[in-house]
Amino acid sequence: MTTTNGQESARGKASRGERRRAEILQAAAEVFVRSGYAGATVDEIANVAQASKATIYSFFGDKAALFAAVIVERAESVLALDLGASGGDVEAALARFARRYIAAVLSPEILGLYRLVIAEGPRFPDIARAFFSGGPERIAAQLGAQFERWRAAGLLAVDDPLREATRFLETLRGDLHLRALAGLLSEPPEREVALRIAEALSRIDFTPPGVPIAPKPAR
Amino acid sequence: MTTTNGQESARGKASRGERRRAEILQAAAEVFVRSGYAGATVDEIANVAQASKATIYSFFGDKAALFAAVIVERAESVLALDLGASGGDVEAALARFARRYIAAVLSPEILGLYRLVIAEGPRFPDIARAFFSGGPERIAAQLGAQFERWRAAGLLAVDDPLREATRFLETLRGDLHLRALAGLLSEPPEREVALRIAEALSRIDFTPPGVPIAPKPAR
DNA sequence: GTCTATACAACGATAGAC
DNA sequence: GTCTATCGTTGTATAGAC
Repeated sequence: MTTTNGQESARGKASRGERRRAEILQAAAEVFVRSGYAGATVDEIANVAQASKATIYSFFGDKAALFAAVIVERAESVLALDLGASGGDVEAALARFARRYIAAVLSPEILGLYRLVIAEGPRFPDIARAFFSGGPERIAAQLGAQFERWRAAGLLAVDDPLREATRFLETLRGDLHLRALAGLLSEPPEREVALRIAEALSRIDFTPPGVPIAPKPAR
Repeated sequence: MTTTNGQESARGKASRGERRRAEILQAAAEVFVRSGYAGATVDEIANVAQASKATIYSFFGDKAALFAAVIVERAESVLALDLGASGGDVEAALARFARRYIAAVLSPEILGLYRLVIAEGPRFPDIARAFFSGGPERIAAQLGAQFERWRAAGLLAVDDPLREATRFLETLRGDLHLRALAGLLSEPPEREVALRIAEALSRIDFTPPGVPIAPKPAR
């Protein structure tokens, strides 16, 4: 419990209100992830944010709106995985992306978000939809677009890029994701992660350059 | 399997206490699924069960123990899918099982259980473990045992039966399960369900009868 | 704008009558 | 065993001082 408010008077750029709002949002995310929506209290969020309840309510109106802000803003920022360099070896690039994806999806922060969305989805349908379209579905769309570029370059044989991207990601998650969500995994099991990456890659048809489509087994 | 306790009264029927307990458990399941653990109130459970709070507390001690009883007893009873007739056409039997499995896993009752376990898993690790070993893992084990029997009969070519059973089930669930958990699916989309069953079956190696193991193209 | 203090309802859990 | 009535606590949300 250190009084850290000291010398932040310098910047007027991101207005004080903006920074306060961000701090509250960060504290709320922490507490919601730890205690769930109903289990979290605005008192605790206020303590963590070193703010008062009145300030929080003046920013967000009520607890539900604060929750919505946490989920929506997190979905957009945290799941931003770029696909890395697209040139060169397609399989290697895809393997690197796969590893980053699994690490992200099994990280405590993202697992916490998923838990909140799953737990409260039926009671906050708009929030669940916003989370999925801003997070997981956006990633699938990005990967699908990359698949399409690779296909156009003759590096990949895919039929429906978005569909195959979705299948690729779900093969990576598989059973691991569910067990991690339930808290049964202390940390990502390296051996199984490697196995899943290999399996997901094995289902991708890497057409060799120069042999665009026809699967003709020479020799 | 029913829960007829061994050396009970000659009157034969489940004692009044047993019935009351079951009623309370049923009501608690309903309310927990609807409102989550922290959001559910013992008052509401008492109303639904048409009992008083004092009765509930005399049976279960406190709210957490009631929650544990709900999850554990449900995991064992609800996910009891028998594998059906094992004789005859293996692929057809597996397809029938697959359809029942998807219907069960996407049913509102089981989705509600999963939501509770995922939401509260980090705070109730013992309950999460009990749910998984009594539910999903038991199903995988049963299917794995069936795979092994089929393999021994020369009807199936599997390497690691439990592993392949687990993969089979996770291919069936895939992306659908996650979206259903978040409440984004009103009802199981028949077209996609059929597609998933076909895909899961296509990854199974049905060795034709009379050609047990060796992949040798005679003739 | 941000705080302290508080209003008011609802929570989990229990005591005591029957 | 099961009920009614109630305890003390804690929840969300707000009013008023600075």
